[in-house]
Formats: sequence, C-alpha cells, structure tokens
Amino acid sequence: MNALPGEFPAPTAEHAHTGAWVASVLRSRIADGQLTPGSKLSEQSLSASLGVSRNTLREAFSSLVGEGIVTRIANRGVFVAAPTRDDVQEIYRVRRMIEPAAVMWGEVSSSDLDAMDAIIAEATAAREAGSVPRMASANQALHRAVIAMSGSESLEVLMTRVLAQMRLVFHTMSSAPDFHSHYVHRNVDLVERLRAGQRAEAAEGLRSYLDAAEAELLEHLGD
Amino acid sequence: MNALPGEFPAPTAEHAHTGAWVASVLRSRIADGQLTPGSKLSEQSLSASLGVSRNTLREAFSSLVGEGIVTRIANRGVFVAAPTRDDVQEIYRVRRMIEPAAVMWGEVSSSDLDAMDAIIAEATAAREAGSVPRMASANQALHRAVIAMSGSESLEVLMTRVLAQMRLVFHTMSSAPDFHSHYVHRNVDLVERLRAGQRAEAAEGLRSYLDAAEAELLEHLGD
DNA sequence: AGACGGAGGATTGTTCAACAATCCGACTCG
DNA sequence: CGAGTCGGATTGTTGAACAATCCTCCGTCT
Repeated sequence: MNALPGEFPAPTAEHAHTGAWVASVLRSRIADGQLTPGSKLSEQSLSASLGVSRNTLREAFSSLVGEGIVTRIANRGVFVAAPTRDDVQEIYRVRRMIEPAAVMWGEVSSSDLDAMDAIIAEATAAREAGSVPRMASANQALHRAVIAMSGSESLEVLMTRVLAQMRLVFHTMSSAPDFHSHYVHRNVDLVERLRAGQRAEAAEGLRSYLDAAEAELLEHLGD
Repeated sequence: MNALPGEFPAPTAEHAHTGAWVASVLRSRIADGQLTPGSKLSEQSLSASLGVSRNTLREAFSSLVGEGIVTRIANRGVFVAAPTRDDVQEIYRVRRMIEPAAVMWGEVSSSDLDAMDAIIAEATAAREAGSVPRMASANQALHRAVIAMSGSESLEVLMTRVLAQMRLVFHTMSSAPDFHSHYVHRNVDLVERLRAGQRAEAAEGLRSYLDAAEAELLEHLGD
C-alpha cells in the first residue's frame, strides 16, 4: 500500500472510519518495523503527526489492543507488544492446533495446492537469493494458505493475528539469523503429502515441524 | 428509556478502565437476552443510562465490534448482532476444526476428565428437570472444557467468542425448542473415549456430532 | 556520597460541548 | 398515490478542559 516512507494515503480524506484508518496505519508501521517492540505510542505526538484527535487515536488503540500487537498499561500508555517467551509458546500452541486441523479436515482443492507450489517456488528462489525477508514472507504465506484450507474466515483472522505477533518476535531479535532456509524442504514434504492425500502423515509432519521451529526460536531468544 | 431497574456494580466506582467496564455490562446484557439481536444501541440513551460519556461508550463499542457480538453500520449506529445462516455455518466451521484438534492433540488430564464428568452429570440432571437453559449452559461448559485441553489461552478466547455468538443464535429463535437433550449421550461417549485414550475415535465422533447439530440448527431457523 | 522524599511537569483517563455529515420520518406537492 | 424535500435526530470527529497518576529532577537528610 504505502511503501513510501513518510507519506501515508491522505491526512484528511474520507476513510471508512477515521479510527479504523489510524489503526491500519499503525498496524503497518508496526509490521514493517518502523515501530519496534517496546516503544511507546504517545497520544500527543501521534495524534498530532496523524492529524487526528486524541479521542480518535484512542479508539484505534482499542482495536490494536484487541489484536494483541499493542499493550496498554494503566496510566502509562500503550506500547508496541514485546512478546515474551510465554507468548512465543502460546503462539505455537495455537499453530500446533489449527494448522494440523486444517490439514486433517480442510478442503484440499488442487488450485490451493498449485498456489502452495508457487509459494514454495518463491521460497526456494528466495533461499538461493539469500533473502531472509522474502523467505520469511513466503513461509508466512504458505502457512496462511494451510489455514485457508479450513474454509473458516475466523481462523484466518486468528492466523493473521498470530503471524503478526510472529513478526514482532522476529523484530525483537536484534539479528535475524537464517531461520527459514533449513525448513523449506519440510514445506515441500507437506504439500507432497497433501497432494497424495496422506492427511494424517501431513498433519504429523506439520506438528513436528512446529515443534522444531518453536524449539529453535526459543533457543535463539533464550534470555 | 431509563426506567430500567438495572443494578450494576457502581455507576462511578473504580474499575480498571471505564470503557472496559461498559463493555462488560453490555456483554452480559446481550448474553442473557436483555438486549436482543437486531436491537439498536443508541449512544445517547446508553451513555445517559450508564453514566458515561459518549466517547467512553464508543470505546466500549469498538471492543464489542471486535468480538463480533455487535455490528456497526456507518452513520446508523451499532446493533446487537443477528447471526445469519452463513454466520451459523462459520461458527460450526470453526468448531469443527478446533474442538477435534484439542481432542486429538491436547493434554488429557484426569482432573479435566473428572470435571467433564461433573458437567455431564449436571447436563443429565438438567435434562430430567426439563430445564433447557441449564442444559444449554452445561453443553457450553463441556465444549469449553474440550477447548481447554488445548492449553491455549487464545483458543479459549476464540471459543468464548464463538459461544457468545451461539447464544445470539438461540436468542434469535423465537421458540427455544429442546435442542440439547438428544445430544447428551454423545457427550458421554466423547468423555468415555477420551478416558479410554481413543483420541481419533473421539475426534471423529465429535465432528459428526457437530455436523448433526449444525444441520438441525440450520433446519430449525430455516428462513 | 548515597538514599530518601517531595514539588513540579508531563501524560493518561474521562468528560463536555460543539460542529459537519448523514440518515430518518413526515410533510407537501404534483 | 408516488416523489421530492425539509427538519430533526443521530452519528462521526474534534478541541478543550479537568482530575488522577506517573515520571523526573532536585534538594535534603543521614
């Protein structure tokens, strides 16, 4: 949308609701790391810089708190969420439930599988190009596609929320080491098994991947 | 308008955040049917009757919209959500994923199973007493307990959200026929299989129960 | 020197009053 | 009987104001 740094769509145009627009601006600023975990969102400076009133900004804050990407501390303000160890474990608890469930009981259409193949192609290309961000993005796209097989809008929303928190986790790590390259083949396996109709095996493989990824991630940010 | 004899904790006492308190008041009024699906939540009358400002009420509205139990129509106001046929199907899509997942891959502690037995005892007692509300409540408690086996806070929150929408569905039906009595035995089967460690069978049985319940519910509110 | 404590200022939480934009209902007119 | 229109009511948003709370800094005391 607004890849340009410093300029957002319009300061005072007509948007669905101003509050929702403010929330979306903050959401993308957090997603791409302009606002780093733990940093404070001052009501005064933000309302001034976005050109909205404090009340409207506050309404946007409510949404973001509900999405879990921002934390409110009473009488102290709101801060970009800085996921703890427990938060990471909770993220993987959720993923270990809903992703294998979608694999086991979702609708596996061949067009979905083709889309997944395309994502994997992008992932391998990204690996050979040595681009960590592209690999991370492709990985998120693949797991989002897995959830999409469930056919449930709500679960997609939940997954979006979870993946947003995952991005926060990566942003908390000073260095972003190569976390994804050695998992590409597991995604290949996953899609192969799905295409072969081996749902149970696919689900088990997915669960063991999530276990391994969680363990490595926890070790990496081991306090 | 304001002649309602409602007694809530305190109009102007110390609560975490006033907005959160307002949201909780509205939440319970909707849950127990004081506010019926489709009815409008006027900013003016509600802010007056609750003794909060319109801005604070608005903040509460934001939360409730995020929880899906209230719908906002631009320039028209917010209304108690009136779940459609599609919404019901979405509810069951979610449940058909996360409940069997918790059964398949959750932690089955014997204390959890004992708690489930107690819930089933309450359900059978309610059936013999002919109390539909008690049966409905026990049923919700049991399925909430199933999700609790996942160990995931987020999934419990999602389940709470889903069950709140289920209550809205029941409130939309003029007559609340006996929907639960003939499903009690399936809950008994579920717990028995769980206790026997037959997870796959338990999950399949749960899925077929959810299919049947959805079908019956859809037929009952067939427009 | 270091710990304690207390102004003072800054920030949040909440309210109020105001205004533009929009919607709804009733009324008029053809 | 239908269509256009006008006025009132409601929502969306703003700005200012105030109490309550927190943070910072500075002076004091041991």
